[in-house]
Amino acid sequence: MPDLDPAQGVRADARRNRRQLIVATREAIASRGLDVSALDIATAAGVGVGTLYRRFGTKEALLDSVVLGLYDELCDTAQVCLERPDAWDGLAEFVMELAGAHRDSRGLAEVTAACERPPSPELAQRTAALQDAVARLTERARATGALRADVTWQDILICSRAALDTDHCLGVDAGPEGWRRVVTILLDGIRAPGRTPLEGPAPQVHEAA
Amino acid sequence: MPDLDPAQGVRADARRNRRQLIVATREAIASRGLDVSALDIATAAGVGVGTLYRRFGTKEALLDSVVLGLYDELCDTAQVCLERPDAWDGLAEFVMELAGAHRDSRGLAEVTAACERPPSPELAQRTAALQDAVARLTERARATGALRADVTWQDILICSRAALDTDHCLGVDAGPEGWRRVVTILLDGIRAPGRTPLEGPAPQVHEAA
DNA sequence: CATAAGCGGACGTAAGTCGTCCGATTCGTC
DNA sequence: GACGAATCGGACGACTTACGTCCGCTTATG
Repeated sequence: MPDLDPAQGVRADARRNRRQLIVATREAIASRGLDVSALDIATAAGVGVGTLYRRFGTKEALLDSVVLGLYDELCDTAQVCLERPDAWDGLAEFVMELAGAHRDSRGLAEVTAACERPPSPELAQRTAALQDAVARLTERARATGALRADVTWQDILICSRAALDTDHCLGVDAGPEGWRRVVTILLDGIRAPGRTPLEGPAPQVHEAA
Repeated sequence: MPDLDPAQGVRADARRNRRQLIVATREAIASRGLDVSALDIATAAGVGVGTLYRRFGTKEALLDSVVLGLYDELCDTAQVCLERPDAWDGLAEFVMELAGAHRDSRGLAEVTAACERPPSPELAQRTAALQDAVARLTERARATGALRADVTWQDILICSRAALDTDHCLGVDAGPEGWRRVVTILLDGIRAPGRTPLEGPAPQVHEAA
């Protein structure tokens, strides 16, 4: 299992190939999800499969690395939204961004939906950070009275997946930006005052197995 | 290509196997989508693959037959909702039912999302009937002032897919009935008065290629 | 220019799928 | 109850796709 640390004294072409593989993987899982073949990734990166395995040891390791990068970007977005002066605007922006990120990368959507297999410690840490950020965004908005009372921060997370598969339905075409209409409708639905009481248990944080 | 008409004088065991295959297919595509293997279907039905091909000629033909049945049920539901005395209640009930049908059968969700390949004439006819029913449900609700002005019947269809993939997000578990919360929030979002103007073009009916 | 690091992609292996075919079985009639 | 035709089950051949390894060739670097 060769170099797993990109900063070491590897040859320049090796470093370049590593970067190209990461870029290609990001694009591949965005459009086709986590089930891309190693050959597809390597071809898109302009290298052979051997190079992929030489640089990352495993296809899994490469995917994990890329997904972690996406999570880090989400954490950054959350911080930006927390600094917005208006609480509701911050929450609404984050929901739109998270929904967009889910749509932009099918692979990311597959990972955030995973519940069974234990994620890597790094992913678990980012997940906890994101949960915390969303909880804060939600409480801030609730404190200003902008959020309906029976919506929890867990609902917010769940709702940010609602625009994932809303491009077509029964011959209707939502258009490339149609998902934003869905998110806008959802945001109107979670604004105070809530009209239809939300029934059933609120979403729960998954217990570690 | 043997009997494609179930009513003819086929042997009793043949008729029974045909029914079992349809039931098994319905369950298989519900949980695993349209990519079930013929072997899986046949095994679940308690028959051999040969029987599947003998009864339906093609795996496609079997799937089409089952999907058509699901569409017919949706048409029935739409009629029931159109007969509800309260226009808003009828619309809300249909949205919840359609969202539930999508969730209950992954295969159905895959078909209603299809936009490229031309559906069979039978499916196209049901699709048109459903579009018409939703348009009527929507206009009825709008006439009573219950629906916000900028929501179209196309939006209604698109929104009925929003609860498809909302079971988990970043470690949060929506629970088995959690999708209903999402639909409820959406319904509140499309009720009059709309607050955030819906931007961008409304969803369009797909033109035949 | 010498040499070690790195590269590409053919390859062996293992799944999984489709639709066919034929010997064995069962239904339905006489 | 027995016979023939209809039906059945599942082994089978032919593909396709994917993973990760291995080795002869290439290229960066001192």
